[in-house]
Amino acid sequence: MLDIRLIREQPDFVKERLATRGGDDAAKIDEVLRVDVERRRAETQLQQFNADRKRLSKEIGGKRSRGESSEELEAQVRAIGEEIARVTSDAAAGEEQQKNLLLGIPNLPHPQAPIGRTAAENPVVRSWGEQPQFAGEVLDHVSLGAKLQLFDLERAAKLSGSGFICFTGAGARLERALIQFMLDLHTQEHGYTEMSPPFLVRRDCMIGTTQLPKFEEDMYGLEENQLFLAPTAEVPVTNFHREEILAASELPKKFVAYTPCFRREAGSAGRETRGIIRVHQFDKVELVKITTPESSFEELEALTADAERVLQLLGLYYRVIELCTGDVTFGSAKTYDIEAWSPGQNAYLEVSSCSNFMDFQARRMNLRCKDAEGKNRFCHTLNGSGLALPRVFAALIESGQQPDGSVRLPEVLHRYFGAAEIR
RNA sequence: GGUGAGGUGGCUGAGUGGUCGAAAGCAACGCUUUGCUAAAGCGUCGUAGUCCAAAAGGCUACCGAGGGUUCGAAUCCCUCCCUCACCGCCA
Repeated sequence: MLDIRLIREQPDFVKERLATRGGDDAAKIDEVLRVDVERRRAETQLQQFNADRKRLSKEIGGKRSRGESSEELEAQVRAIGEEIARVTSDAAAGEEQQKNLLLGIPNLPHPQAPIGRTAAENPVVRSWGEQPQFAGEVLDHVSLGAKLQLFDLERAAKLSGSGFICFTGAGARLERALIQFMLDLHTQEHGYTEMSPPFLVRRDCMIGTTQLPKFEEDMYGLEENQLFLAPTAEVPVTNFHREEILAASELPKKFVAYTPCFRREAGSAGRETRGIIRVHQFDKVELVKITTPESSFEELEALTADAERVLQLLGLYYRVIELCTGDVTFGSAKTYDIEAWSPGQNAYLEVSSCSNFMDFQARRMNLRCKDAEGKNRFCHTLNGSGLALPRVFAALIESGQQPDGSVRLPEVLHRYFGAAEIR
């Protein structure tokens, strides 16, 4: 959520920044400004009426205690009460309207963000490793998975429909090994605190981290009790401190959490849906940081490096791209995507998206920090996958495939998996 | 799921219709005293919105949330949420 004060004071600047996203947000800014004027007018009126009522009511109290008549005053206050009822609903409606508008306006992209309209314009920041070369035929993860019986998509469909995975045997064990490896790496070497949060979250949390109200069609919800299946651990973990005031001295907070992630993927049927790379439920290890406003951008670099380290230790070839203004997600000011190379698809797979939301989420969840002078400010929040499992799984088995059909595993996984290869 | 007790400022805790945004204590911060520490004394010490060109200052709202009664609600009534205790059920 953008600061209404910023919009009020520098509307042209805000429109300019939003225009780089390519959407039509200028009209929303004008609308929110119009509502803001009305809202404040109603609020000022309401305050005046309230002040009058308060003053007169006290006079009534005084008169009564002295045994004097107060009927005239009471009639006056009753009349004010009617005005108050009227203006209150105006003010409440204005506030509601303003809030709804603000919730629908995306974050301002970082001033240095690359300008562009589509993913094609995202610059590559760096790449790591060597693209693996194979002498013979290269199998993709679907063929490899079938051969080695690592997962079963047909039978998973019997359970839950298309878009679900059932890992089996060595596949299930590899999935577990990867989770364990990532959690240990981030907690033991990168200083993150492990969390194991609820997978069902309240509506307010989904609003806090910007999944709602805009993307409701992509979420699984449980109508009866108004809970949602978290589409990422970002939701429960970032909201952990919602509505709190943290001491700046205890920041940054660094959390890592493994959770399954639930996504309806409405509208993406047929797109990159082969195998296990786009599914309705997948495992992910997520990194979350809560920082002071000053340090968030350097923390973003560190967080991205922490995520990259997973791929480096797994020995997977990857590249990092920065999202251009037209591709950066709704709440983010700056995002790096990490893409692992998939030999089977001859393409890069997005395995992590590391974003700095600045105060955009914090404002929605009223998450603040108190600095040394005792001043309260909104925190900055960041997150990034560290990493998304199925795609890493796919890249890993495709990259490690050997001519005899077996899969060689990187050394870091040996003790977690219990063997050096899958055959 | 049932019954009972509760939810007040960073914490403890008073306050059952009228200058209560809220006593008191603790914690915190500042100053004074002091050779240092300790102790003592004094002072400051919630959040947000709004008015004003801005500062100073004013005003309003907030005592779990939302409604209601009343001239006036932290206080009375209703609904909901949460916490605790006991009972039932259960991985």
